[in-house]
This record gives sequence, C-alpha cells and structure tokens, in this order.
Amino acid sequence: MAASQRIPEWRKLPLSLTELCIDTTLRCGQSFRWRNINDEWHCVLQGRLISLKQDPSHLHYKVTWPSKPAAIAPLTPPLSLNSKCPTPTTKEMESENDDTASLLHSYFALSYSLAALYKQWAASDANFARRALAFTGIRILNQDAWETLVAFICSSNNNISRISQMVHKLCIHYGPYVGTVDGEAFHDFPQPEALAGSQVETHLRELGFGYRAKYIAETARIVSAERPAGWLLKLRNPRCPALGVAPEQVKKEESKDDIEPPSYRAAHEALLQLAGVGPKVADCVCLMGLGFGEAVPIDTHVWQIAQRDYNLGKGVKSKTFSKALYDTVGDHFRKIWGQQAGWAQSVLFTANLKSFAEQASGLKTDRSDTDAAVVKVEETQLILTASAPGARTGKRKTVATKVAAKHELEDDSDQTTETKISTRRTSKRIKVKP
DNA sequence: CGTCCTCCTCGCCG
DNA sequence: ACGGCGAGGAGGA
Repeated sequence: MAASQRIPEWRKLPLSLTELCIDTTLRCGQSFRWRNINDEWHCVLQGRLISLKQDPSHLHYKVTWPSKPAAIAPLTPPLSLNSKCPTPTTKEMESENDDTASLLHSYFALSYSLAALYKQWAASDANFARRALAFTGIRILNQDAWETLVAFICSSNNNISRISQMVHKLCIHYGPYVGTVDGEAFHDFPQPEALAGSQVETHLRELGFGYRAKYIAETARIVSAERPAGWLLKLRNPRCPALGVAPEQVKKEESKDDIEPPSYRAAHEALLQLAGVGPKVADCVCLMGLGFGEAVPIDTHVWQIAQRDYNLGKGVKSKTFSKALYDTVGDHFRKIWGQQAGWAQSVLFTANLKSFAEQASGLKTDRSDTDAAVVKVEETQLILTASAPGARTGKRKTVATKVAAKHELEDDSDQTTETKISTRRTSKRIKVKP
C-alpha cells in the first residue's frame, strides 16, 4: 500500500482545538474536496497532497508531492510563486523550500485569533453569545478563488454530498493527478483552461451536473478567454491578512490612485457577470475565495433564521427574495457583526444546526443503514451552501429538528426575546429600501 | 421591481 | 410500484 512516493514526515503546528477544529471546519459546507481516511484528512492544495490530523495542542500535517512532476499540468500558484514553482523535485520541496507551513497558515487564516473574534461577536450580539459560544474552532477557510467559484456554482439547488461528488468528478476528469491514499486517488482542482473545452458541457451533463454543466463550461470560458490573466486573483481583498503579501498588482494599485483597489462591492459585482453566479454564490466566493470577511451569503435557510431570530423582514411584502432584500439583510448582519460578518454567520449557523461532529462522523461512513433523519441533519449542516433539506416539508423539518435537539441544547422557546438589538431599524430599512 | 416559469435531482408523499 | 410534488439558486421572460 505504501505508494512509490517518498515517505513524508509529519510536522506540527501548535494550535488549540478552540482555535481550529478541523473535523468541524472541513466538513461544514465550505470546502468539498477534503476526504477523511483512517482518521486523517487529505486534500490536494496547490499541487501537493496534504494530510492532516489533530490533537488538543497541535495540528499535524504531512506533505506528499507528486512523484511525477506534472509537466503538462498548469501551475497553481495563487500566491506569488513565479519562476520558483514549476515542477519542483520531490527532494527540493521536502526540505527547506517547503512552503506548506505558510500555505496552511494562509488556508486556515491563522493570523486571526478565533477567541478574539468570538468575543467580539458575542459582545455585539446576545443571540450569538447564547447560541454560538460553545461552538469553538470553526474557521472560514481561505480557499483558491477559482475552485471556490466552481464549487459554489455547483452548489445551487444542491446538497453537500452531491456537491462533493461533482467537485471530485471535476478533479478526476480534468485535474492533475497528485497522489494516492489507501487506494484512493487524489487530483488537484482543474484550472479554468481545462474546463473551457468545447466538449466540457456535454461531458459534465453525462456526469450528472445537470444545468450546472453549462454554467461551469461558460464561466470557465469567460475566465480563461475573456478576462485578463490573473483577473480572479486581482479581485482578492488586499487587506486580508490571510492572503499575505499580495502580488505586484496590488502594489501598483497602491501607488496609482486612479485605479481603485479591489473592494467587496466591486468583487461581488464582477462575479455576478459570470454564468451561474447570483448574489449568494458571489458572496460565497467573496468570503471563502477572495478574503472578504464582510460577505454574508444568504440562502433561504439563512433568510428564515434571520426572520426568526433577528426579526427581519417584518414589512416585506414580496414573497420572492429580491436582490435588494438580499443586500439589505447582508447590510444588517454587517452592522451587527462587523468586518467579519460572514465568518460570524458561519459559526452561528453551524451552532444552530448543532449535532454533528461526533454523531455525523461516526455514522457517515455508511449512509445506507443509517437513520435517515441523522443523514438529514448531516446534510443540513452546510452553513453557506446548498439546500437545507430539513426545511423542506413539514415532516422532515420536524424530524430533523428533533434529532438535532437530541444532541444539544434546544432553543425554540425564546428566540424573540433577545433579538431586539437593531430590529426596528432593520424593519424600517427593509420597508424603505426601494 | 415583482412574478412566474425553467433548469435538475432527490426524497417524500400518496 | 411508481408518479407527482416541492425545495433549492440562478436566469430569463
């Protein structure tokens, strides 16, 4: 079973479980490629296979570089690894030049103190304090922008399980092979060019992508052919510490005042031009792929919670969730939670849907003989993605809620009590806003 | 700006 | 046993 690759060494970063819990963070619906095999998490990031495991004081990681340097595979250097990175030899990358530690630091946004953020959110929002403080270690990942974009195009009308399958298919069929763990192949995520071919839409339809096949192929074509190189990366938040020292473009823009630096609003609008990207998908990409912590993705599930726990939407007539309303709800949360509102929302919704970690991970290996209700809870955990199946029919909702309540505190009685904060203002704004 | 339909899949219901 | 229905995000009329 030991592959032909060199046997990599485990290394570790000091990190408490309250600052990062990978079991929660890696399967809460923001990333779709991590696979748990034998209690270790594995994923290809930037051309290398990364394995993770965790104990209360450390995050342990292992790096496996591809044995065959992917000569054809396009480089994937979101950061400024220019001439350095093409086909690194195994030996090279395992020694001093290995940038995996900094990659993980960036990927998990470790420059933020989660304790400090939780404290801030709890101080400004009693509802957050009550529901979310027990759910530590939940982080917004700083993922590759292109991958995030495609993954969340796949997320429309979809659930985590199927999104993961679709992303996996994209990697298998279009991404470079990197390594194997316990007989399972790992590929990197394909570059836009690889998904821009003329046969891609048809092929993806055959693979079960449904109408999203068209969106992916079209967006890949736009990004690879109709946008300048590095277009997506230039939308990233230059002030996001997790992104580190930004590429040269940012420096240019800093010196030239006539070019406006990337902003959340600008990035959001730019993403809306792509196929299959609406406000929610755009916000997912802004938050998880571009480093804009203030982006708050709002789906119907979030909207329901917002109405229930934050008394939003009181004066809203329209039954459909318009763009204007979408923006208003986001503004409201940004007002409450501040600069990392999207992160706060993720934590809150993970807390809301409680359950998971132990229960779900213990049962998820075999879904077939698992109580259906538990599976539902598992799928409902997605925070920012996909559908919330539990909210579908009355019956399912009841079942899911029951199961969830079993796991943790139940809290259906007095939500309205504490949600005052800026309720009035909000309802007013919703009414007033055109 | 709101409405309504389509896309597609899945799970629930009858 | 199977067909209808509806939920979910985006797009288009």
